Formats: sequence, structure tokens, C-alpha cells
Amino acid sequence: MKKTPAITEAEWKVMEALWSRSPRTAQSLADELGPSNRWTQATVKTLLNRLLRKGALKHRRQGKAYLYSPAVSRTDCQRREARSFLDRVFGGAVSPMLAQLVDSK
Amino acid sequence: MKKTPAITEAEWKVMEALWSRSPRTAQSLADELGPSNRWTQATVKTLLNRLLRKGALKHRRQGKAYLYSPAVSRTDCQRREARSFLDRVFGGAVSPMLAQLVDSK
DNA sequence: CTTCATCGACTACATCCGTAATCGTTTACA
DNA sequence: TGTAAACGATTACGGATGTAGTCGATGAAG
Repeated sequence: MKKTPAITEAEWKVMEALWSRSPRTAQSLADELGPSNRWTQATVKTLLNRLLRKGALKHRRQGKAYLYSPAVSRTDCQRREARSFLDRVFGGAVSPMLAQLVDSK
Repeated sequence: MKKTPAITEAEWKVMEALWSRSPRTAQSLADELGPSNRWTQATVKTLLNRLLRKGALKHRRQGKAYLYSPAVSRTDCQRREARSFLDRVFGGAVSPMLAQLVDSK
């Protein structure tokens, strides 16, 4: 259970892609994420760099390019986000949220 | 079930205060929220204005000052936030999140 | 070898968010 | 009736975020 950094919405999409398949190059990520999100390669690279700086990713050089992999687990990140969401919106209490979800559906 | 605006963390605290007691003046809110959050009155007023512009609050004049009240229900806002959180972090699926919460506890 | 494509690094910029100061107006008190 | 206190409105400003362009190095291809 690692200390995970906060991950923003756009960054989350990059992490998802890496959690499902890694290590991979920036190019490969741009190919996958670019069309669905309307991102240029530059955008993907910016997100990768920010995630690196946050410690959410690591990379290793392969020839000219880098191969990126997650440095934090998806589960840990989900836990972290769930907690911060719960605190913010439901004062940290799980049951009201459950009630909410139940009759929201 | 109204269309609720996105409400940020700081704003959420103001809304909570108004959901539990309203209508009230900016002064009253600053008195309650200032100390616990280290906010000056100016900060509280900025948040009130942003919430007004978003349509999350309404106000009516009372003498020199305004009386503020929520324009959206807490339940609706919670629902909205829950949905956006679920989509972002759990791809919209409820059960993985439940699993997460269960063994996180 | 020279040239061109590609990669990561750096820079850019608008918007949002947290936090707050200031300004102009109105009211209450002396 | 003048002046200080209180109010809302406007402006400010640094850091985060979404989105992207540009630049210098490096490797591939001829």
C-alpha cells in the first residue's frame, strides 16, 4: 500500500492505459489515447512528464525512446481517490454514499 | 432532480454550512467557516459569489446585506459528484468500488 | 557523411481554484 | 451632516490543469 500522488482526470486516462498494458512508449500511448480524447502527441507527452514528476510512473530508456510503466498500483490510487472523494462529499461516511447510489439507480 | 453545477472542495464547505442552516448572511458563514478553515471574510465572500454565478446559491437582500440559500439540493449534488467520481476512477462501475471500500476498511 | 524524421525537454498559454486585498457605496452613529 | 464601519463588487495572484508548439539532440536512411 504505497503513498500515491493525486492524479487528475486527464492523467487518469494515461494511467489506465498503462495499467492495462505496460511498459510502452509514448508513441504507443498517443496512438491509443489520441483519437478518443482528441489529444496530440505533445499533450500525451506532457501528461507523461507530469506523472513522472509526481512519481506515478517510471521509465527506462530503450534506444531513442523511453518505455513507461506505472510506479503505483491502480488499486492504491483508487483507494486514495475514493477516500478523498468520500471526505469531500460525504464527510467520510460510507453508508450515506451507498444509500445515494442505491436509490440513484 | 435538478442539473447541478460542479462544486469544488472549498465551495463544498460553504454549501454544507448553508444546507444545514439557511438563509444566512455572509457574516454568519464567515463566523462559522473562517476559524476552522483559516479563511478571511473576503475568502468566504469570493466563494459565495462563485457559487452564485454557478447557480448553486440564490440570495435576497435584507437591508444592507444579503441572505444566501442553496439553489440546489445536497442530495442532487452528492449524486452528481458520485457519478463523476465513479466515471473517472472506476469507469462508471459501482461494484469494483464497493469491493475497494470493503477491503480498504 | 549528410539529411531528415523522431524523441524528449522546455516553454506557452488560457482557465480554474484557493486565497485575499482593495474600492466604491451605503448605513449607522456621533 | 460628516465620518467610520460594514457590505458587496471588482481585481489580484500564484499554483494546478488541459492542451499544445517549439527546440535541440539523436538515430536512421540514403
